[in-house]
Amino acid sequence: MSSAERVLDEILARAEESSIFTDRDKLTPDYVPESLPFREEQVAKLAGILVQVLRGYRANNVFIYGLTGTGKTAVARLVSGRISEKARELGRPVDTVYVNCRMRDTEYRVLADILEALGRPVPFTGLSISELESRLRRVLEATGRRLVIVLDEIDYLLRKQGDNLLYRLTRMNSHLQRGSVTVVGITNDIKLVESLDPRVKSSLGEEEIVFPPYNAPQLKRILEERARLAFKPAVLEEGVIDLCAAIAAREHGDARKALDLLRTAGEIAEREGSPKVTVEHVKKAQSQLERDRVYEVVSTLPLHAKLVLLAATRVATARGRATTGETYAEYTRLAQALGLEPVTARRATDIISELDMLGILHARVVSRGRYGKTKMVTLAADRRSIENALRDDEVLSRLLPPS
DNA sequence: CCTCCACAGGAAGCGCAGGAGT
DNA sequence: ACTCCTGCGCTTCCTGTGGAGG
Repeated sequence: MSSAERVLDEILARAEESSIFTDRDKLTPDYVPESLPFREEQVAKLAGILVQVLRGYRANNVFIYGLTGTGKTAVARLVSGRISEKARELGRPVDTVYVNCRMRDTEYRVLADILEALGRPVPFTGLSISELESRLRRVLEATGRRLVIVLDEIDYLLRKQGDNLLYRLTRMNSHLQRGSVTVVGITNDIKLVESLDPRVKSSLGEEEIVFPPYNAPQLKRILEERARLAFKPAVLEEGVIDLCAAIAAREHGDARKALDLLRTAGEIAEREGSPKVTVEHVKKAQSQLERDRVYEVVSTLPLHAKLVLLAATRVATARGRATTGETYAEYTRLAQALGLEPVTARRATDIISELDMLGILHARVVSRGRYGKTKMVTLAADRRSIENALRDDEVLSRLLPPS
């Protein structure tokens, strides 16, 4: 089934009465649960910092980091949500804004979102960045409001636009007579933050909160809690939650992954018309998620990366593994067959390393003595999933027989 | 112990596209 | 409209290297 069909399927499945779910959305990544098990410490710390705005002071900037699926977003949303509720209750001039920098990955869009949250919407284009910035300053100055800006997945913004906006936001306070700005930055890429301008780094890092990965028993508790909200009673077979937790624990304790597995397993069970979600459904869910991931990664690869991947796949299938030299030779043949000028071997080795980092190939450097040093390449993903994704490329489809 | 294979992977630079500043 | 700048994909040139075979 293509991913388009699957999406359609999913939507239509929700139209009819479900035999499995009571509320499937409780398992989606953007649901913010009311309680966050094993994150009491982080919630308390963040709340302790941000509560200053309710007392009429500027709160310190906060920098939050941890791997994917460790609850960073959920904690930030929960705390900032409660802060603004409390502010309304007490009639305090406080605003909180949540911006996901992956979706809003330019300075303009981030500032536009902030202004919109303050009730000062701006056109989606046409103004300069500095105009938006001075509008923001004027609003804060005029109303004396204390603003908390949560910038989630801030690494996307940094990669694309640099740290300019961050620098100006954190510095804005020194120009304000009234009101204030607090920035809560969330990231899972610590390396990127190391490369920040030291001034930004020190002002954003006034406070730091670390989110460690969950272990298997913790994931289990989290899943059990969510399952109670999402599934009809007793539809989960023995061992289903344990398996989801175990798989996700193996992948650096990623709670999102665990929830994805459980939700997808439920969806598969529903589609099959099964009255129960079984361990088998979880296994199917795992391979479906893996297929989707491979497709997503492979189909967005540039042409020559796809060709190198195809070459490596062919050699590895024929011989069990492939060296850089073998892969490059095969790649050159493929490129020429398509009338393309091949990239150099130097570039090809980089492409192989990139494919390794994407988790599509394994590339291990080995020395074979007399026979030189090379990278041994094997497939890190299912061969058919890879070929499937490659076949969808217009140029490459001629090289692959239809399935 | 030394050699020397078959690459790994660093450094520098080039052409290009796209965005910012003027 | 124009320059200037930057990042990206890539090439060219290069030095480095683990260990089987001599």
